Amino acid sequence: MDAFFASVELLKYPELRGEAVVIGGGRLQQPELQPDGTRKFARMRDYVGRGVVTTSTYAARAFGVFSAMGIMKAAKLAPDSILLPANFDAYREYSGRFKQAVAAIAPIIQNVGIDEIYIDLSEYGDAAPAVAAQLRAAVFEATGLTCSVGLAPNKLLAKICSDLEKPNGLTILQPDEVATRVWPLPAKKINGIGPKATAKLEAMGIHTIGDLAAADVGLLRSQFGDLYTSWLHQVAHGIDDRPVQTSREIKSVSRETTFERDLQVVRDRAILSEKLESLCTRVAADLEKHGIAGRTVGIKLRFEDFSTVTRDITLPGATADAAAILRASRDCLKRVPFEKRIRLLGVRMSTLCDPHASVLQQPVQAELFPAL
DNA sequence: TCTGGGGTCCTAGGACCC
DNA sequence: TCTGGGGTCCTAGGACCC
Repeated sequence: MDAFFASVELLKYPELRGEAVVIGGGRLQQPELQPDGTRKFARMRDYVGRGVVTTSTYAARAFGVFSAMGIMKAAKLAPDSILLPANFDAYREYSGRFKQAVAAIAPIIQNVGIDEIYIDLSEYGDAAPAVAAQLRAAVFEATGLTCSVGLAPNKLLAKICSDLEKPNGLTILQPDEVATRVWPLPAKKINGIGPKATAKLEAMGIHTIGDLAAADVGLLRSQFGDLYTSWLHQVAHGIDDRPVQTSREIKSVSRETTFERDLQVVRDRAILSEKLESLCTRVAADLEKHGIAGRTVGIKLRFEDFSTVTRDITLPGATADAAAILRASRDCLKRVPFEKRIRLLGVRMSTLCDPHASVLQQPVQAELFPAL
């Protein structure tokens, strides 16, 4: 989906269409309704506090404002742009709508988060491009939102393609076009080559996917692990045989929160204790919602210098009980050295299983459409 | 005036077992 | 006096994705 969160907001506030709009900023008020019936929108320049850009409209991207950028930095680039808080309930609703619209036409779907899916169109053969066009029309019909589609021989290439003609694009890649259309692209366009790997590759003089395809495997192996090296070599040649997975096991459930100000263990003990309790309660509620339990309880702390530590403990038996999770979390916290102020606290449950399968701990299948 | 929240996967060392 | 090989589980950290 194109600029998904921002696009959903524009449905609600059509007067903002074409404007530079940013979604993010954490605990922000919804826009106020004025006595004259118009709305008063917050400007980026007026924001104080922490937070990152979740999504920006294409007009905001023109100023250099992109996802994951700190709000304060974004405010410098585009001080007059409008800042809106996220409405996750609305996004989940539109997510469900677009996925249902697709499923009605082509049911082999893999969820990739709230705004992205893979669809297996293999069975349509030569008709696949027409089906892809039909899917885009159906999504717009169901949501009023545009999406970008990549039609290619595998997930790796489809993902790259879907990005080529954003927004509102349909890009079709034939198997024999990898060298001409994919090799010229920067290596970081490959899903799985992030900032760290990109920096290493750049240092080796590898900039494009073509450079990577031509790179000496031995040289790559000197910088990366065996597994990652083979993977790099394969993806550079457009090879990817992962199937479209229609369901998956849930591996972990977690909740975390960044504080409005960094907290001190001693002075802010009461606040921290209350936050920990609330996180454990939320994790327990999530487990119950999924009808699962877990054995490994973990905590996560991020300090003022952004360093992060985790501690976890595996219990003898599975639980989904908030009090048990809290007890285990407190045990984990005892093993953390506290020398710095705390920015973030998180609680996580893993080693999940069906709470009723006491001996045979069955893996849990995720719902295809959790929003519904 | 830096840097959210929810995830997955990989690596690596140590304990422990046969 | 020197010290296998294979496996699983647990813990901690980090890269990466949406």
